[in-house]
Amino acid sequence: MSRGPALNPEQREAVDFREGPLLVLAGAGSGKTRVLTARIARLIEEGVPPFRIMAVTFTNRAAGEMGRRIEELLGAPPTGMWSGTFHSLGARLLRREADHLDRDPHFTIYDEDDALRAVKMAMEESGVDPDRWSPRALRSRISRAKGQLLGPEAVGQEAFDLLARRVAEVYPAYEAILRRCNAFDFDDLLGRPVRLLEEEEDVRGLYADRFLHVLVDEYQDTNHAQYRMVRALASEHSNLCVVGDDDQSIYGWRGADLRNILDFERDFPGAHVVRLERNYRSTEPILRVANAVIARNTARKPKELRTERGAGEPVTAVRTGDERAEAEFAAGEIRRLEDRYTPGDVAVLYRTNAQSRPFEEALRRAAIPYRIVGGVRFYERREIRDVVAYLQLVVNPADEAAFLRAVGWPRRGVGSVTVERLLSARREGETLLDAAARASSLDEVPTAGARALQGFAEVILELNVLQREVTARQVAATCVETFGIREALSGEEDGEDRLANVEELLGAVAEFDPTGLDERPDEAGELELFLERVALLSDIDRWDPEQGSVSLMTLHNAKGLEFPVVFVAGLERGLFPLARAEASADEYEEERRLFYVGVTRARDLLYLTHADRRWRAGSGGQAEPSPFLDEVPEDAVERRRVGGSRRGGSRAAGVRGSPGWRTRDDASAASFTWRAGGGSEPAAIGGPSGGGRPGELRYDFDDTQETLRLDPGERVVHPAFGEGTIQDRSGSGRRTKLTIEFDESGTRKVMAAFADLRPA
DNA sequence: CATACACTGGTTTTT
DNA sequence: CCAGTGTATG
Repeated sequence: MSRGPALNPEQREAVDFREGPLLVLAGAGSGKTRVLTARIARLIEEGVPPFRIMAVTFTNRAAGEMGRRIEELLGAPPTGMWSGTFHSLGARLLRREADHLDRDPHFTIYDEDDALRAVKMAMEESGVDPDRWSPRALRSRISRAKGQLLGPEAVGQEAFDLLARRVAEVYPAYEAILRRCNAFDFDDLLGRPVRLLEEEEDVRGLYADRFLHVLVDEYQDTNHAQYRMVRALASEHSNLCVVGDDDQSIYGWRGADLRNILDFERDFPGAHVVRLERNYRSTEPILRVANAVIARNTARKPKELRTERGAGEPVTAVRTGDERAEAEFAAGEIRRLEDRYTPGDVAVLYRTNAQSRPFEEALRRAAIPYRIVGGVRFYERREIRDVVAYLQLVVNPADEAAFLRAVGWPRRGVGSVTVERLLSARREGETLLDAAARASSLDEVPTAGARALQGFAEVILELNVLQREVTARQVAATCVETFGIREALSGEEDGEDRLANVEELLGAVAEFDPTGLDERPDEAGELELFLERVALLSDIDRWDPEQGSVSLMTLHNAKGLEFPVVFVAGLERGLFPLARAEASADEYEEERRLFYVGVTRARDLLYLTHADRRWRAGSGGQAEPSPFLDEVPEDAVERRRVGGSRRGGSRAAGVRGSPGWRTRDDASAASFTWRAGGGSEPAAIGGPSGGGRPGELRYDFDDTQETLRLDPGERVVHPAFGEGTIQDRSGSGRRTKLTIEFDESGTRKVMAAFADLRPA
């Protein structure tokens, strides 16, 4: 094993340590992935069979990469090693041990959408009013409880507040629904394995005995269930190696418990600790920023990253006029850097997915290729979810979420009333699908609907049988054909795109190769494994770094990645850190860690950008710089004011009477004490029509529009559709709609408040 | 009984 | 901004 640069002494120590628990505190960019892969490769070299190793990573992508690197080191892939996320490994264990469970091995994995649907059903069944109690709040509480391994009984005993009492009512009903649907939610993929491992001695024996070595990456982001899973798996051999960095814990909101890493030495007595603080990734100014910022957190183990790369260009902090100018700046900068970096070297990181839009537009205008990670995920698109529902139903006829989705689309004359009747007519213990199959004999169900239901159910049940003999591709193609999905789509808006997505899905099914996903040579259906993969696939798993495109993603998705050039955008109070985090010290520190994660993604160049004004959720507003920007050491950063009167000149010129964000690119750039410029006066209150609820201050249109009367006949420029003439106007205030005849793209209706029109 | 449109409300991050 | 729900219409 001699490939790659030599390991430094600490890394070597982490690789070579044997016998007992090992905690590797690995700072950002300190080579922890190298350590993990080298350690596994070494174990295999020493004679540990790969199937006796479990490696848990934060994403399936990371697992795949790890496997490839190990193969490079050893010349052979670590066949048989269990590697993947906690969730996928949990699912694997559950399928193997299905006979210990109240599910059959063809269970469906419910995503958040399905789970929420189940919660709504549970609320109905337990008589909790969805108008009074938010299903999402209940879902979130249930998920939280499951993450702590608290069952319905335990929650019932601690139901102190009103919401908790509703949780105690809904939770058991929710569990019953999952059981009768033969489904597990994400939390079950952790909690149920734990239960098996802790309560069934033969299961524990099997796995704890088998895994001589258990390795866990990103340990700082594990929750209680994951901790218990690890503990159970390592209970026999105690060769548990966890790698993590308390400064990069960013999933507290999802139940991650920092105590797991902070208390490791107490939980696993005799643990050896190795600290990796040499950073091989970033230049010195970037690390200075990172160190200074994270040092403000109180809940952490003190440490400091030291660069092994030396000096570099200062970090650039940029203030722009609005989010559009922010994006224009980034696009311009990427262009300017073209001789040194390719678009594939660049990442734009933001706090919320909604921030991607201006960057997409600016990059498109600048003809720079980009890829978005996340946002509306492929498998969450409506048409994809619908087709997948058919497949789920074919594999698992008990799946009610899938049934309800599939039966409603394409339209077949079965509406909410028919479904409602079916729901109430079905017999105890009978699946919805079976009830549908005999719908004609049910008096309650309307005749037309009954016939449709029956036809639908019969085909599904037929496919359920057929499925065992044909390929997944054939099943999927048959569904699309038989249920008229193409026809339905061709009549829809965006039908072309949606159809293309469905074709892509069919392609993915066809290409799907389940090899190595499971060891069961038996009836582990190909389709079933495909669906499992779909359910557990994360955004970042689908990201292809070799694309030569700028990567746009949330800071959360960027964890574990690195880029030569990084933009951290939207550094404004209320956005990053998010407003709600300001009230709680814990959440505030988590936001700061998230910022730290963003900063430490950068190898060479780092830009920190923010805007003076930002359009948020339909209403605009002044934005203040993020307090995090004040924590950046002056001698590592160069502060710039961009946009001002330069680009978007027409915009700035169109501004009328709004001292708040008059361009002032002079002295203020240096000091960074810009508050809201001229003061607190909002751009325009009330608006031309005085629209808005009474007693409520309301910002109106974008400034430029104040110079437009928006009367029919007026010539305007739309950012996407180009020049056009206003034909008609309806509504008032923020709800003003315009009919515009565009010179090139025909007549369209647009919302004036969102169209960002400019005078022609 | 299904469908089309208006309205309301909520909105962070994700396996 | 969007989705999910409620109401008017066919």
